[in-house]
Amino acid sequence: MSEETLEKILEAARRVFARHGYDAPLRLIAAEAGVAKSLIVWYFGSKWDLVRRIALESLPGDIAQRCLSQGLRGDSLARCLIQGFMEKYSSDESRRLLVETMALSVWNEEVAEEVARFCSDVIGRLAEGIYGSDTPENRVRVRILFGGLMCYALNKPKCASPQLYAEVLEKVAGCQI
Amino acid sequence: MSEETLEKILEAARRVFARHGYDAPLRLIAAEAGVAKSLIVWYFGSKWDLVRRIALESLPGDIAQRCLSQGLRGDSLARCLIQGFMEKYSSDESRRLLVETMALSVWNEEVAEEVARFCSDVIGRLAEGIYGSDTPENRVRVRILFGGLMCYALNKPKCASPQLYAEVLEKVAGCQI
Amino acid sequence: MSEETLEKILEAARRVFARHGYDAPLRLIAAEAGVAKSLIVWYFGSKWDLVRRIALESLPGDIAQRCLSQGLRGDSLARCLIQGFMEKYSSDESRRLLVETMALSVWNEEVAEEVARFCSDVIGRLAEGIYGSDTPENRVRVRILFGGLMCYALNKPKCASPQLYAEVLEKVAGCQI
Amino acid sequence: MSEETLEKILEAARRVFARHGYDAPLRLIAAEAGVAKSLIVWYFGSKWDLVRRIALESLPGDIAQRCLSQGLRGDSLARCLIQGFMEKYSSDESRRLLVETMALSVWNEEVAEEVARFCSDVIGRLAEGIYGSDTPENRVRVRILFGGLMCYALNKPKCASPQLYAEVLEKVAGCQI
DNA sequence: GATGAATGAGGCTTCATTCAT
DNA sequence: TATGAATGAAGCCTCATTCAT
Repeated sequence: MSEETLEKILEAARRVFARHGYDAPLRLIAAEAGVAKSLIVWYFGSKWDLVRRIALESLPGDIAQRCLSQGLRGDSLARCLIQGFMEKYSSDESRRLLVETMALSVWNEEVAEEVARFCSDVIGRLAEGIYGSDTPENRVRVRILFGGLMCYALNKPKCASPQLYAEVLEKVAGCQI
Repeated sequence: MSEETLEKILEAARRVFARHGYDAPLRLIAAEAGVAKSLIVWYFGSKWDLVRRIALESLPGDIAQRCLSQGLRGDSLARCLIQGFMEKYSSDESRRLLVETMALSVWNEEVAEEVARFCSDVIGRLAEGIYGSDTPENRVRVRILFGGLMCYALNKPKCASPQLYAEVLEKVAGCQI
Repeated sequence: MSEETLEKILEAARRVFARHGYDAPLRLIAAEAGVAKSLIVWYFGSKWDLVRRIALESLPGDIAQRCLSQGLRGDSLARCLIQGFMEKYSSDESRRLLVETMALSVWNEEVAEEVARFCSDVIGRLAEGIYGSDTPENRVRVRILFGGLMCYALNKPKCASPQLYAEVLEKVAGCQI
Repeated sequence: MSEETLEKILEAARRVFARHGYDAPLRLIAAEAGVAKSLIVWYFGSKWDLVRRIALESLPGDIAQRCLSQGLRGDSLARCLIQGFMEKYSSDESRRLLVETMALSVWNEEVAEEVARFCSDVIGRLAEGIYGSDTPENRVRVRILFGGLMCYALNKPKCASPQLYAEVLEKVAGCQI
């Protein structure tokens, strides 16, 4: 299998899924990639395998992992998350794929598990990393931080620049309550 | 048309859509409601009309409207929003429908417009209502507040009670930055 | 059953069938007549019974019968037929219904028999009445006469007035060959 | 696409449409052709595209065109038309398709236009070709000629051989009036 | 006599997938 | 590796018909 062709299909799929949702027919992806429909099945096994691959990579898990693995703590950790989010979800495409993936997790167990893993395991470690201890209260604070980020990802604001958004988020994240 | 039958179909549709996404076939809804597939079309015109109706009512627009129309301001307004959100999205069903609807807005213009209306118009009025003026910074603060709420709606936390979640959110909302 | 309602439905059906063909849904006829769909079934038994009734009356059998029963012969008989045709098929509605009925006879045995009866029995008597004897040659001449009439019925000419059309037809019918 | 399969479907469609009318379900055509229903859509785009193709080719336009393009005039032109008609509509199948197409033209604009084009443009040229000038009277004579042919096409006579029918038609066509 | 809610059969079409080339 | 013809399952919707009122 040609690595080049595989990437060509993946990029076409991301564009098409971001435009039409994961229910977009393979026909559209094949046209966008300039290959035969059946080649997609040949490369990925089934449509679902293609969807899963793109869905999982659209989630923010990798950002949290990266920031945590750098050993950052407190404000630096929060800042790393915020920056990472803003970067990953700077394009319309990535934002739309994230929303689609959230919806996928509603009825697809595999994606749901990945989301749940993030929401329980990772958030606990972030609570400890950012606020010093993994208490329910601090978990909520992390979730609120993520909420602000998610809201940004779901619908990029037009009223504020990413810089301003990040600044305010950092202040809120660091706010003594 | 019987109001009772209409409501029976609507409830079945909410349950089925929350379980399988808006792509669930009418067949499932008909079975859940105990009516013939064609009756759903007879009542709603088309599947899309049914989806739209349920999608629009799943959005949080009504909560913001209600709190704003009560003339609340500052912390009271924030509290009203937070309580309203938590109540509306207390069930798995309503949370899942919200996610599905967000995904719908990715490629469906009509739903997208409703979401956009909320994100621009309503958020501006909330910024003024809660923080006193409609500045970019305050809009971001409202979005963060909503982010926290949305994150709650998207994935109800298991680590914290709704009460705790609401408390922390209120503190963050009122946090001086 | 009210005679008035029955006629109201029949007229609505003629209009709708002439516009949309016999496949027009009962819904359209009900709307045109201003009654409930189910009332049509109540009056006629089934859609097919309504179609049959309108289809049979749209055929030219009655004209030939009438002219023959008057005891006319030769040119007078031909003239009677021609006048009768032109009158019966003077409206767009009646012309269109005739075409539809011809098509119906393709696959519907009952209508096909009616058409066949006309084409064998009646034409023989006309050959004798108009040209003096029922020979194959004279049958063809009658058929040609009918062909000219049918062609008029199928597609009313814009280039010639009914008067001119009738005149020429009479001349051709009376032409010595 | 395989030319062979395409023709296989076309022939099956002609047979089925001639038996059941253009409303015959694709299911029947697929069975007759020995292919899957969806293959028909794959080859023709939609059922309507298939119907249109068969409907247009069932009309007698090509015969008139051919005779006119040979530069024939007078009796030779009439004879060419008569022969062409009798040949094209020698089979039950082609005759039935013609009737169906006439009915189609009642409510379908596209087919109606094709019929109208034939009835105005072509008939004028035939009037001139056969009778020397394009006057209303001569147009009616052509229409009568066509009427005789159409009547033959709509319902092949059992009382007379094609030879006799053609002979009489030629005489009538050439008859001085 | 008349209505309208309700049904179930069936039509067209779309789509993921397979298979021979 | 890559194609494209071909399939069959399934979806939405329309329609004639029935039945309780």
